[in-house]
Parts: sequence; structure tokens; C-alpha cells
Amino acid sequence: MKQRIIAHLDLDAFFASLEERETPWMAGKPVVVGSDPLEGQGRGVVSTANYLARAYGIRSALPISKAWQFSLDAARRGQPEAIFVTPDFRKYSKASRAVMEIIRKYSAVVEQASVDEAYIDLSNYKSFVQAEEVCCAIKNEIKTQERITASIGLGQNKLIAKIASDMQKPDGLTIILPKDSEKFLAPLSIRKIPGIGPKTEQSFNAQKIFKVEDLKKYSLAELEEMLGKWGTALYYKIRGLDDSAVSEEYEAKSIGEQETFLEDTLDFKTVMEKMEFLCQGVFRSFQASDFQSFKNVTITARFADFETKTRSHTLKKNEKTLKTIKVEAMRLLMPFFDSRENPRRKKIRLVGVRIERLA
DNA sequence: TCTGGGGTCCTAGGACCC
DNA sequence: TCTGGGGTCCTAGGACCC
Repeated sequence: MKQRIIAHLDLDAFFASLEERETPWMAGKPVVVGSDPLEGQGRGVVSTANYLARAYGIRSALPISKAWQFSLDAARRGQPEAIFVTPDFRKYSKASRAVMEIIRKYSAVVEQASVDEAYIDLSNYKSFVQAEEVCCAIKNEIKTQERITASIGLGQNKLIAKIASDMQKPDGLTIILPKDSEKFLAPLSIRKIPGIGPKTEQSFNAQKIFKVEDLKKYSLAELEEMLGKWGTALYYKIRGLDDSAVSEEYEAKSIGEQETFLEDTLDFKTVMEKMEFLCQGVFRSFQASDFQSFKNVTITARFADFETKTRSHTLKKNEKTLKTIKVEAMRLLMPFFDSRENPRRKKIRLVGVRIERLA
């Protein structure tokens, strides 16, 4: 296998950086992008916090009510209160497109992994030294053209690049030469491996496995027995091996929307009206897409205790109307008002609808 | 802590077919 | 009359990522 050179670029505190860029008076202040905190009563979470807000303990996925508390705590200590901003995804998509355009000037093989991340195949640049120069150039151009910073990781594959990009945020550039890949990974927490989340980390910790080097004591067969298919992949990942390609083409597999109620409810009309609204949103996205039809409708209901149920129905043939989405969604949702499906009359916290098997 | 919204992928059981 | 094995599809749930 030919030596590859792959970069992973990650925009630093992306949403918050854009808000700061466009609002000069935010400079030097903690900024939190997320759902409306409603004076501490909001039910959402933090999307992105800038680095000053992170110093207060505010980070992505933290309940917004908690972030509000942390900000008040800081104010009590005489520090500035955080500025809370609701996200503007149109703005972020636009900036994202501009950044991707810059990247594409340096390589034809770019995989946009999310709104703020991309993999760049730099194998054509022959050496890591030359690839490093390209990374510096990309960072600089993003900084001057878009006035935000990016962190880049450079390595022999997507896995190493991805982990490396996170090592020196913000505005970092981390280069891991192929000969150093295994040494680089060994002392890291297993949580750094993409695909190991809170649950897997916990279960590994319970077995006294904390670092990548601890995991390396297990044979391929042992990991396969523990984790199935994922165990196989993990065996190679922790040795720095990953042959997945940087691939341009990507096709969505589903389109969905969900929404949490301001207050939990079991009022039939309230829930059905919300569902109708969501169906319309899904249908609009479907129409805006290149897809002609869907063949499956799935609904989600999350109850007050956070138990989450899904119900799905595969249609007899490909469909394409709003009517179909609505009829199916309502039919699937109905039983949750019935005492057989919901004997304890639990209130509903969130409903969602998704169309799948798109063609 | 009291937990959003957009997604993807994997697993497992049961139905059904050959 | 009690029993195979393989394959595919459907459904539900769960872990994970940004």
C-alpha cells in the first residue's frame, strides 16, 4: 500500500467564533451558542462555547440551564457574564462553504465530514514536509479570508489525522509521522478513539482498561468476542491502522425533524399539531433534496422520564406526498395515547418524524 | 447535570422464502 | 411429525458523532 498523507481540519469553536467575528463587542467575552436559556429554565443544551466560556466549565452538550448557572457563579466572582446566542445555521453553512472552497484549492480530494470538519488527501504532495507547508497555507488563508482559526492534524490516515487535529486546539497544527503513529496513540485515553463513547469507556474502565496501551493487550479474537464487528475495527485502530478512503461522494440516507416541548404533555391536539408541523418541515427538506421518493416513515416519542420509543413502517411502494408522511406519522403515534402502549399515562417530552429509504 | 437536533451504523429477533 | 440451514426484509433499540 502506497504511503498516504491525510489532513483533518477542524474549525475552532466554530459557531461561537462566527458570532464573535460578526459582533465586535463580544470580543474578550465568554460566548455560548445554544438553545434559549430562558433565564435558567430552558430545556436545551450548549452547542458551542468559546474558550473563555469553557473556562467557566461550559462546554458542548451541557444543559443550557447549567450553563446559565455557571455564568451566574462567575459573575458572583466578579467575572463577566456569558453572552448567550441562539444558533443561526444559515450563517454557519455559508461560512462552512467558504472554508471548503479554500481547502479545495489545495486538494481535489476533500471529504466534508460535518459543518466544521474536513478530511483532505494530500498524498500528492509526496512528503510530510511539503504537506505541512500546505496545511500552514490553508490555515493562513482561512484566517485572513474568513477571520476564524482552524486546527489541523496530519498523519498517515484519517484516524491519526482526526485524533491529531484535537491535540493542540485552538489554531494548532499537529504532525504525526507514520513511524510515530503507534507511540502517539499508546498513552492516550481510550476515549480519544472515535467510536468509543461514554458507554464503551465505562465498560472498559470497569475492566481496568483506561489507555490505548491497556487495550493492546487483547488479541483480535478477544476484541471480536467482546464487541463483534466493531472489535475487529478497534483492534486495528489502536495500532494506528485505518485504510478508509477520503471520499467525496456522500448521499443522505434519511431526512427527519424532532422537537422538544417547552413542557411535557399528553394533550392529543398539542402533540398532533406538533407532529403535523414536523411533517411539513421534513416534506420541505425532501422537496429541496434530489430525492424523488421515500419508502419508510419512522416516528420517535420521548417520554418525561427520557425513555425513547420509535415506531416505523415500511410502505408497500415508493411514496412522495406530504399526505403519506402525515398519515403514517399520526397512525404510528396514536397508540402512545392508548393505555395499552402507555399504561402509566406518561407525558411526552419530544416527538420526531423521519423518512428513510430515499431514492 | 436533567439531558437539542441533525444524522449514521450496528445488533437482534421474528417472519418469510427456498 | 419434528426438524436443517441460508438469506433477506422488517422492526426496535441503542451507541455514537458533531
